[in-house]
Amino acid sequence: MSDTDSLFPETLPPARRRSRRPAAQRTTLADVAHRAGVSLMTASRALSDPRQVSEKLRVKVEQAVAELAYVPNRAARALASARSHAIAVLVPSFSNAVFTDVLAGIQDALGPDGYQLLIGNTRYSSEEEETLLRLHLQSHPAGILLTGLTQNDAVNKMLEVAGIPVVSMMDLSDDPRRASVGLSQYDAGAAMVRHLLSRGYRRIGYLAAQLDERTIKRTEGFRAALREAGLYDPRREVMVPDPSTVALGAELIGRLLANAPDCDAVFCCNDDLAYGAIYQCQRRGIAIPRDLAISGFNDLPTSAWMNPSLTTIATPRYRVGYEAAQLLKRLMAGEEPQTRNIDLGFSLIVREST
Amino acid sequence: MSDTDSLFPETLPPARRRSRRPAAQRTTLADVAHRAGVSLMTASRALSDPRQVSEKLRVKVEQAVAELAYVPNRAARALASARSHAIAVLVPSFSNAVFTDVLAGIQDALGPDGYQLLIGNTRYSSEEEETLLRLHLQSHPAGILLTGLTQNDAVNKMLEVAGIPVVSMMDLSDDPRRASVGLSQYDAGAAMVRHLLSRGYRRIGYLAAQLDERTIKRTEGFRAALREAGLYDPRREVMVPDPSTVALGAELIGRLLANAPDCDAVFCCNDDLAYGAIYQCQRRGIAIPRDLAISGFNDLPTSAWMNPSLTTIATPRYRVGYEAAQLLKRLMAGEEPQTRNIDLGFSLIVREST
DNA sequence: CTGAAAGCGCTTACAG
DNA sequence: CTGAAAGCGCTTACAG
Repeated sequence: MSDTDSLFPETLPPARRRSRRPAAQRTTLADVAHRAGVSLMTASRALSDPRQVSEKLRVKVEQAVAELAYVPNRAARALASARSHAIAVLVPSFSNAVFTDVLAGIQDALGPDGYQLLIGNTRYSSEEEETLLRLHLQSHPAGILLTGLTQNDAVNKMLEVAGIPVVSMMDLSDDPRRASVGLSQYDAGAAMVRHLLSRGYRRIGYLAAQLDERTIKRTEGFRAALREAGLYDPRREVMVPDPSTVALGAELIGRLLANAPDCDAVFCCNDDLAYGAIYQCQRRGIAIPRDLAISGFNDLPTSAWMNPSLTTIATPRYRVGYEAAQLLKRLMAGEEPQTRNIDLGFSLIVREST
Repeated sequence: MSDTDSLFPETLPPARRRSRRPAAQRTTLADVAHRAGVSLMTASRALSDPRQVSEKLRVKVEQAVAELAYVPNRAARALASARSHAIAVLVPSFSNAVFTDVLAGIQDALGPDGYQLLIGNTRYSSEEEETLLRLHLQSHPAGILLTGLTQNDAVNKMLEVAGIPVVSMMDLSDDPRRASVGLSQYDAGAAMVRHLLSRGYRRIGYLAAQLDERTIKRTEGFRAALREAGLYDPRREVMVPDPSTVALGAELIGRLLANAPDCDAVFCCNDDLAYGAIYQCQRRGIAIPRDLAISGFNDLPTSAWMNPSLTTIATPRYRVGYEAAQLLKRLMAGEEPQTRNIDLGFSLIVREST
């Protein structure tokens, strides 16, 4: 991005110009004030802090607002007050249920306060993350909620220059400058391996997709726990950068079993992959868990209901969103919380598939 | 909402006041112009329409932008130009894969043009829809993408007053004033019934949740097709307003079979419900489709892979989002498309479950 | 291709 | 509790 052409594109279709519709002006606060018979100032205060205005005038203003169907101009407000009610939220996916739960938590924590959420889907691309952040930074948000700890240099630079509170979600930062709310992906990966080992499985395979930062950490946890048991074998890993889907899980289990037919268990880096793996095994007459144990990660709603039900790691993603938003609120208010990195943990859910 | 207190809440924590940080001013276009040794005007044009500026000056401005890490102030731009690059998008759910696909289509259609998407999740609540629209209208978006045709009176009023192009998604409008891109939910519901009838099923049950406008239309299609065949029996319907989940599907199939144990097929108003119904039947030893046929609606990714695979109606939701965005672009450009209501159809996908 | 002036619709201090 | 003035950071015509 060295070319300013694309930095702040203004390639919109020619809009209606002001001069072409001199009559159809929007109704402004001045119109409201005029109609209510009060000054602009009083009208402004009646809306932004009603307690500063006498009951009588407030009612007049409210009536005028209703009669004129007045809509405040957020741009003018933001410009004059030098602050905004916007919060930028960047997640890597909308189709991954993990992040829709995170968003729900954020919405519940922030919605009641009247914040405008600027939600962006980065599609697991640091370039799209950069583009979206650049775009939303133009709205001068009061705070930023990011997914993961590692951003590209341009993003880190923008964040630093902006000087706006930031909280990272779904992972735990060890950098005191970056606040975070999440869980140890590494520990969670290792925990699943220990469960499989405790069940007696010894030839444990691994299926992973997307290979984002958090998946890599789970992978490291998987490897460390197996190495610790002296059972790590790279032939049992199938890892591809493609987006996780049920279909991909079906394909990857096929590849794994072709490479290492003697696997007695498979840890899938997320539930979608595990669903595909299980369905594919069923098609091939491989009984789960008798012939092969399969486990997932995240505990999506289907996991408890499918047959066999899926052993998995439950991640507190709704709470991650909720608590990250709460932490961000504190930071935006200028507080300095003792804990800027909140570990919400995870839980192993043992079901029929292992 | 008769109280202005809550109309435009300003309940934010006390922000840093301008006077408290006189030095740490944001860098403005004037700073950029100064550094580049050009006038404010030239700097402005270099960013918004580089062709209007000589190569030499443009490069200077670009350098200054980079050196100062300048971020344009969207509020100032919006205020001065009386238009915004924002588009408000309201969907009823993030957890329903249908709408994340719709959002992906919108993102692909609009992203390249540099629009800022103001995405809101109404949670199937017309009150939340109203609140979100009121909020986003303050940003004076250039266009609005809505889910469904029916909004509450306040929303319709706001839409009318705003005079901004609007496109409804996922359904088809018969009101020429409301543009729409979607499919006939009624026809799709009826199509599934005809399929089941053609397979020889005669005692067809129905499971529905959420009961939003589109579900109701599918229900009407279901009923009409059965009445036409002389086979409609209200005892075979189980409908609840709760959100659709796999767990709910498992519960509702239990209720249906308790009420009407002789059903030979069940049409679920969406795939999630169907998954739950199938898993529950498997637990009870009910063979599908031998003992009971089950079908869904939407064709989510799992439907093709589960065992048995699910007969369902595929809806073109990605394309709905994409085409709705395209139509909106035309409307925003002031064009008057011949077709303001685009039927993208649906397709019956017959699989193992029926 | 470049520039000086006016103004977008609000809020912020500062007075009263 | 209420008000007149200034200004937020840009873009829009209008000139040259």
